[in-house]
Amino acid sequence: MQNSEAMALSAALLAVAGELTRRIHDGVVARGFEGVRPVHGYAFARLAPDGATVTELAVHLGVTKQAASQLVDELVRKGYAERRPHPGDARARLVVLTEAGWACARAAEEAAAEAVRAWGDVLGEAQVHALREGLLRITPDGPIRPAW
Amino acid sequence: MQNSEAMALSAALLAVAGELTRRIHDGVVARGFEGVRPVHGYAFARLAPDGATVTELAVHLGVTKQAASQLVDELVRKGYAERRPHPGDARARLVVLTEAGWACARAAEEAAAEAVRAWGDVLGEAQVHALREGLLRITPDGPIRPAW
DNA sequence: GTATATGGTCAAGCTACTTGACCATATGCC
DNA sequence: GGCATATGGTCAAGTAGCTTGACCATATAC
Repeated sequence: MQNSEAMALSAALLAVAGELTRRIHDGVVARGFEGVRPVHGYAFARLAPDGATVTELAVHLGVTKQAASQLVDELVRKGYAERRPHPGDARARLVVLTEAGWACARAAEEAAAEAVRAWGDVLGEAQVHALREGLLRITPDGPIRPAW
Repeated sequence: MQNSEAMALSAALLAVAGELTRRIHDGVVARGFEGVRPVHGYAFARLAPDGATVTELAVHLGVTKQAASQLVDELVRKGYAERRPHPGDARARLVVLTEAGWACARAAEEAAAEAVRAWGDVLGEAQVHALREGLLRITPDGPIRPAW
């Protein structure tokens, strides 16, 4: 594959990622959740199952724990999360989603599903499925970072 | 398709995009270009063919023209671009890449090709091709924006 | 029981953006 | 030609989200 083809693929991937982010954000706002930024979605993804500590969240997002702590401050202030004592470690605090936080996460899922549905209209269900399988196989481990 | 599947596809796409950005950036730095940020790559993409005005660049990046002007300042200071009088509009200035700018853009292409090659090792050439074709068909028009 | 490591926060600083004001030139209209 | 308005660009100041550095509380190793 030529460099120019690799660049075209890269550019397309990044453009689609940017557009997807915008659509999810717009969809979440349209469902009545204000003051949320795209990065909050990635925090929700880590907090959703059983909560997480600030340090775990920092690793997930690829930022300092101070930055993660500030982000949690913001989520708490806006009513999407709360800090609880950590069972088994008196130093730590377990950050969990509130009911509003869960509702916001569901709204993000719906918005993502809408965006993916639009791709289905262009590509067809089978190709979207193939896209998903292909991407899942090259998905890296490690922290989730902003695309630039 | 269920919401959770759409979310898995979205998360994979965004994770791959973040990783790709990181790899291109690392590859460019490894080739000796310092002080460049990922957003500069998107600026290069707009400036590369024939140059562009600050306002055109701002539209391309989805930022204010002041921000675009500051970014051009930075590129000029670092030797990657220069401002020339615009032929045919004395108000405007045409921003073009210098030889160093072109070299940096080529380095980014090589780094992108390396990253794509790694995908090929996992997926095979044919599936990478299919991925490219699929993504190109759902690539939006309009400004290129950070993924979050 | 003491030394060190880890979870978390407070405070200050930096960087890349924003908004607002302004100047120079271009364009539309009489 | 002359004036009103639109457009390209920059300067200046403010802001948001991150960083680094310092510090405290608790856990862990020996």
